[in-house]
Amino acid sequence: MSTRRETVRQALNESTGFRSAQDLYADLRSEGSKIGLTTVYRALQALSDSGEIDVLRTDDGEAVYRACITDTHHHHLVCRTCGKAVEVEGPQVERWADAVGAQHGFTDITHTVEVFGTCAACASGE
Amino acid sequence: MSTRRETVRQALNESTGFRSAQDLYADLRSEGSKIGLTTVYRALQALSDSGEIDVLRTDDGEAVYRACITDTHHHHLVCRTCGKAVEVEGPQVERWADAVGAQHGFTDITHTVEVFGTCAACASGE
DNA sequence: GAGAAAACGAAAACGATTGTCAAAACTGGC
DNA sequence: GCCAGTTTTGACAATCGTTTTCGTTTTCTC
Repeated sequence: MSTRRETVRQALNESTGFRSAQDLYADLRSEGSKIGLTTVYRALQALSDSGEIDVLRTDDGEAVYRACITDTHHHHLVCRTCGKAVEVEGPQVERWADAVGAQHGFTDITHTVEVFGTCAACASGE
Repeated sequence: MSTRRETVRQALNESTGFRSAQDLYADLRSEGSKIGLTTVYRALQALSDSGEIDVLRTDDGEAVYRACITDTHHHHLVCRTCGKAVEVEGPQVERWADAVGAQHGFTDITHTVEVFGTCAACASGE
């Protein structure tokens, strides 16, 4: 639909890692785009609402986004230095989360699971 | 050491759930304390630095804190309605996270795992 | 007690995000 | 092609949690 949303989606696709809104905005501007920061936020919001992109929070509370390849439920292994992310699955973790919830009488269980580390490239570069 | 830090620690102890800094501040003020917001933040920072309390981020990026009973590494099952939290362990999840990290050449693996649900009390109350 | 160091708190500063609003781009009907 | 109405956009201001700054007060330490 909107051209701008496509622009943002594409900018996200060009990265393997999680990117912040401000970050994407800076990139697009430096590429010569006249896009506004508000629009970047709106596009990211729309994309994440429709489930097309994944969102998570960094330790300092900033929201970061990623266009994931896998459609199904998955988690991420994220490099804490360069932000590069790998999509991973963990059926056993899903089962564990559900079991733990049920065991304590909780219903409607969801979970957040992210693994952080230093990727091989960043480890050797230091 | 500091009286104020003790005050904050105690306020946290009185709750079973995760609380935000603003929230704790409001509580303390309404109890008649003359504590400042800055001090609440400083106390929470200090307590979390020393590992005495656990921190996590809500979906909207707010930091919430909890005084946990368990000293060892653990995770939380949190009610998304009332915020009540139960401390849970998942050795299999720890192993999974480490394995996944190693498998992709990542080092220095850490992970965040939180389970959300609706607790029995909140489910029946609706 | 005196003087130095640590803790406090009010107010200002900050940074990410959201709201406002007028201008610009797109619509379908003529 | 052109108009009225809707949608999208972007500059700017506002918000909100959090951090800094900077006097002031309290707490050691001798």
